Amino acid sequence: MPADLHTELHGVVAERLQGREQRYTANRRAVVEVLASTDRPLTIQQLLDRADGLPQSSAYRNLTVLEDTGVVHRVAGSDEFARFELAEDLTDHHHHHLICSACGSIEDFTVGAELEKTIEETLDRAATEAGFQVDNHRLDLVGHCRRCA
Amino acid sequence: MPADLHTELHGVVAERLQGREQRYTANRRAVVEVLASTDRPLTIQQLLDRADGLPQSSAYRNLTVLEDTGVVHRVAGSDEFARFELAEDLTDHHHHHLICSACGSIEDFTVGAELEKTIEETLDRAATEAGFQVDNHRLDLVGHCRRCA
DNA sequence: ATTTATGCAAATCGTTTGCAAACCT
DNA sequence: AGGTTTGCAAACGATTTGCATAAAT
Repeated sequence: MPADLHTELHGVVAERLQGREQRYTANRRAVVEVLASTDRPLTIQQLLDRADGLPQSSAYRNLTVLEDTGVVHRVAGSDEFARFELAEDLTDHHHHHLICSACGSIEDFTVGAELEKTIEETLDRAATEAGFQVDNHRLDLVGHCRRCA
Repeated sequence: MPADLHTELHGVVAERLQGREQRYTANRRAVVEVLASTDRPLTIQQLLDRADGLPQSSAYRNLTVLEDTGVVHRVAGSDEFARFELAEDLTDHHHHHLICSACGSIEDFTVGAELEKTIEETLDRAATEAGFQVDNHRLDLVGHCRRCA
């Protein structure tokens, strides 16, 4: 990630936290830092491995705050581990996931803008008719990654 | 569910289990029965409430077997509870889910066949290029149900 | 008869929480 | 100072498992 985008990211996160009376502490910065440096959602363990010295409980607590603030997004995979990524509006990178049901890994993945638009509009219309208010969609592909195929 | 489809369902499940050296016991039948009688994925607790006398550990163990055998499908929601539904090829009912992030409820939901086909083909093509073998897709809408809106 | 499923209770493990010390404003 | 976050360790709760008994083949 380029230095300027990087700085910008922290600025936006700080604002978003302050708007909810939350502080942008060193630990929280570390979590955001790690999540910004990868191309896929991370488990708590992966996050701890990459954020040296971060205690487990702080990871959990800060991820909760960051999720409530809309900075981080929780991704449900096929295994028992929760995974986290930066919210899409912070990365400007709308994407989906390739979930390997063999090893549990999750990879990012995008589809063309036209299909994306069609999907979004159609789903939204159908859901609204069902009395459901859509906040976002979750379009994931479950299967086998290159290594597990 | 009509009586004949019902009988047919048990026949198919029995075959599928036997093909994997598994028995179609009373408990397993009860689990399938309950899942067939509802229009949405159920949590373990909901399943236990509807299958009188079924011990919790048997529910877990049998759901594992039924999932491994492809009879039952696990659905990840927005809360901490695993939910289960019959596999789509047993019900002939390809559908998606409306997940309420407020109360955690999950409702079934379908979209038109044309969009479904477009989505499937496009995703499959894109994923294959990424070296990923797609088994199925997961297209869920996250938002607020009528009661929680 | 032999293998597999059951049911209870105990263990497991990811996640949450109480509390006193460290930190930010 | 006054409130928040931290870090450790203990608690929690959904899920799993050991083991003796019952059921299925």
